[in-house]
Amino acid sequence: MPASLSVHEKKKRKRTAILQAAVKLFSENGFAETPVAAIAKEAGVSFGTVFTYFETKEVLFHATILEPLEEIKPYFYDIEERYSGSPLEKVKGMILCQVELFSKRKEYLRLIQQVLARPDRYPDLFKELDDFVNVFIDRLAPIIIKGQEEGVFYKGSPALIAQSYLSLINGMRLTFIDEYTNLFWMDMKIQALRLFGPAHNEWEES
Amino acid sequence: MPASLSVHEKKKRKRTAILQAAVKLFSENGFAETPVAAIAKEAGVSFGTVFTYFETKEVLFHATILEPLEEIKPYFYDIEERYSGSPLEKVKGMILCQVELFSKRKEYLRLIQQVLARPDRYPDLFKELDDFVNVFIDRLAPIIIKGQEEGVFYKGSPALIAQSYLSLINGMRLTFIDEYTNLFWMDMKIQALRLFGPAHNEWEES
Amino acid sequence: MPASLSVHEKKKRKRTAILQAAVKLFSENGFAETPVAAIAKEAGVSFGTVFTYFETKEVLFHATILEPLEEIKPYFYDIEERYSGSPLEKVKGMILCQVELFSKRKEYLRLIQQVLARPDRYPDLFKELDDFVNVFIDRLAPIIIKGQEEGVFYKGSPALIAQSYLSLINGMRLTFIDEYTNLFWMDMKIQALRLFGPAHNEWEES
Amino acid sequence: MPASLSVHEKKKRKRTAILQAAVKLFSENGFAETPVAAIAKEAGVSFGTVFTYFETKEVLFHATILEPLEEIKPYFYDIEERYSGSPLEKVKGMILCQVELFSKRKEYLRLIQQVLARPDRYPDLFKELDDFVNVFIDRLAPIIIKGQEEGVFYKGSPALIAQSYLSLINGMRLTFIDEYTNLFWMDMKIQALRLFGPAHNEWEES
DNA sequence: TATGAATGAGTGTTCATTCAT
DNA sequence: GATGAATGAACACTCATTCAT
Repeated sequence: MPASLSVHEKKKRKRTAILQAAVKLFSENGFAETPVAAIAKEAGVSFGTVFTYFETKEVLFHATILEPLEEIKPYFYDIEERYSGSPLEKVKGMILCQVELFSKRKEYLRLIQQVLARPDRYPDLFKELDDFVNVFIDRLAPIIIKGQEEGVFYKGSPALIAQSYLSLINGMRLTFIDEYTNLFWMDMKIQALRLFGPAHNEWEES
Repeated sequence: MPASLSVHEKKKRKRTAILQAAVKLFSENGFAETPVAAIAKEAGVSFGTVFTYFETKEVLFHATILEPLEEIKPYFYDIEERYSGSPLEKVKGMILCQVELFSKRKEYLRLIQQVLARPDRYPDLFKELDDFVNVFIDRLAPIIIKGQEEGVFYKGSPALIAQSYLSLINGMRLTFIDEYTNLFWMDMKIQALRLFGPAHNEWEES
Repeated sequence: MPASLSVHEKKKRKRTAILQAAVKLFSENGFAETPVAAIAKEAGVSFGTVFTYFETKEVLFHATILEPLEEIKPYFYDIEERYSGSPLEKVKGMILCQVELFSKRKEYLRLIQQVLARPDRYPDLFKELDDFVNVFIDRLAPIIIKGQEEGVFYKGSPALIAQSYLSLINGMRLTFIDEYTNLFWMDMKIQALRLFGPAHNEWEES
Repeated sequence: MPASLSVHEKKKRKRTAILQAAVKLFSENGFAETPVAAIAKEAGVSFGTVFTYFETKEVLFHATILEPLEEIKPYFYDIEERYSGSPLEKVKGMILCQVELFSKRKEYLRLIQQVLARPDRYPDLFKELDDFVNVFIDRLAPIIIKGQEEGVFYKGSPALIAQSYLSLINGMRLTFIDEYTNLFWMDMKIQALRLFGPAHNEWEES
């Protein structure tokens, strides 16, 4: 079994190597300024091999956006299931998890920003991301509403609160240098939470 | 004077036309995907003329970042002078003004994002923007501190609060579609203010 | 016999399938614009299998020219044996047969034209075809001469008459669209015959 | 005047040089097997300059077909005007002129054959050539009919006679090696004339 | 023998920059 | 100063051939 599987495994591994190299280089240099040859080199495969796995450079870019998006979706879609407790606790848990996520996946966030910055250039990808945002907002809204009813969250459109939260996360990765400490990220989580409701500097105790 | 000046004026006007065209196209299509020929066409000048005013494409890009930055600096540097009243009122005034500013200059914000996204590609420009941020934080900090002493702002590092505010502004232009209404921007201002201190939904009354 | 032969048969059949696919695609798209992968697909075999039967693409092209040529040779070489009667009747029979042949094998004629159009590119193949033409002329010449002596053919170099006849056949497949009717081909046969001698519009009665 | 004109003249000359180089190389090596770099070299210009004058390789190919076609049209369209005398004399004059033409422009005929051999690949060009043929046939038909009435031409569809004539011309350049003598071409003219009507070996005397 | 992934040379096209007019 | 033709480096993509399985 291991021998027979290894053929298929090797292929998968090569594809993954290319994809990871692409994520790295596209995020560092942008789509237009990343030659396919550089990706091949980074991935340790020959130039032509890239096109064995991805029809065009554009298709490869799509894959670098969409495949990680699937991994990330659960953290944004399954809010009720993943995060427990009161609305406040749920949102706290969510922010904890998501900021953590993006503090680690800076590369991926840079990729997303390239798409968000040019909707007309990447209409399909933009739509995917837009849909993602809208589903997230729909899922988060009931929790915000419950929190508003409990008086722990600000009044106002839940969609707006959710969007400002996403903006903050997106902007964070743009504005901040990589080497920020855990302490810094903790503080940013507090700031994120403050978009939902007041105070919350008691987080440290949690 | 009018005759001799008009020659100089004409030159200036041509340079300005090129610069504005560059801002528009660089922000829409990115630096790498904007041919100089397209800028010339958009500006209504001949291809070669672009190089009369800007030595290289790179120099032109620098100008599109740095020249508007100078226009914008007063709104971020002269906080004490421009915005009056209590610390809360000052920050309110500042947010009002700055969100207004960027809601209109989406193009310029997109340019900035290109630089922020690739510090290694544009080290000089990045340094300029980083300096800009740091000066802004230094100027804003005393006001935040005073507000904290008055109990209207959250406790915590003023730098952090300032940075989260900039992140939100930056992220807004990434996440939001252009057609948002004034109402939307008003709401975002409230959210921005909530990064400084609680509540503040009394803004509508101001 | 059936079992052991069937292995050999299968091989043969695969080789034939590849060859036919190659004739079709080379004639439609030209040698340079026909990828080996397309031939494999058309033939219903895997990509690598093509190279099992034909060392290189060039070798395959040679086979598509030379193997059908062998089939065709009898119709051009064995004039005395195949076509009977007076010189005029022999030539009539020959034209009937050959025009028929090429009206059906347009694909093959297109292949030949590719070689004829580029003697330097395909020197070996060109030589084969040139030899073919020369043998045909040598075989046809005595019949033309006899016809000239009988006064039914034009005077003049038999080689020239033969060559003009081949030119007409070749040109026909270039100039004419595929869907021509039988009536059309009949008329072309008359025109071909007129290169040999006058009148002959009595063909319809034969 | 010469100085100011020379700018425009130089451009024209460069364009012509590229076009002629393209005619030469496309006809020798075929469209697909002629790199643009080779054309540039042959024309004595740099690689990029080719694209200054012709947007794409395909456009250049179109020009190599269509521009000489315009030069050739008069010889095929203005039959009544160019060739005088009886129908027989007109056709004789026409053949003389046209065979002469193509005996010299073998390169161009090879280009045309590439288009005729692949109607689906070059639909626009094919249509142009098809239109050309049809106009020629329409113009020639009345003369053939008059000749038929005079009893010097064969009876039968004028279109068919015209087409067989074009086929012969086209096939000639395919089948014949370049070095043929004037004598040879003279003989071919006689053969061409025999597609119209009988005998005519009195041509030598004309 | 059959397969199809791996390779890298080859090519059309773009475009920043130069420079003669 | 203004123009736009000339240049050639850079790059995406194709595809014949090889070869491990």
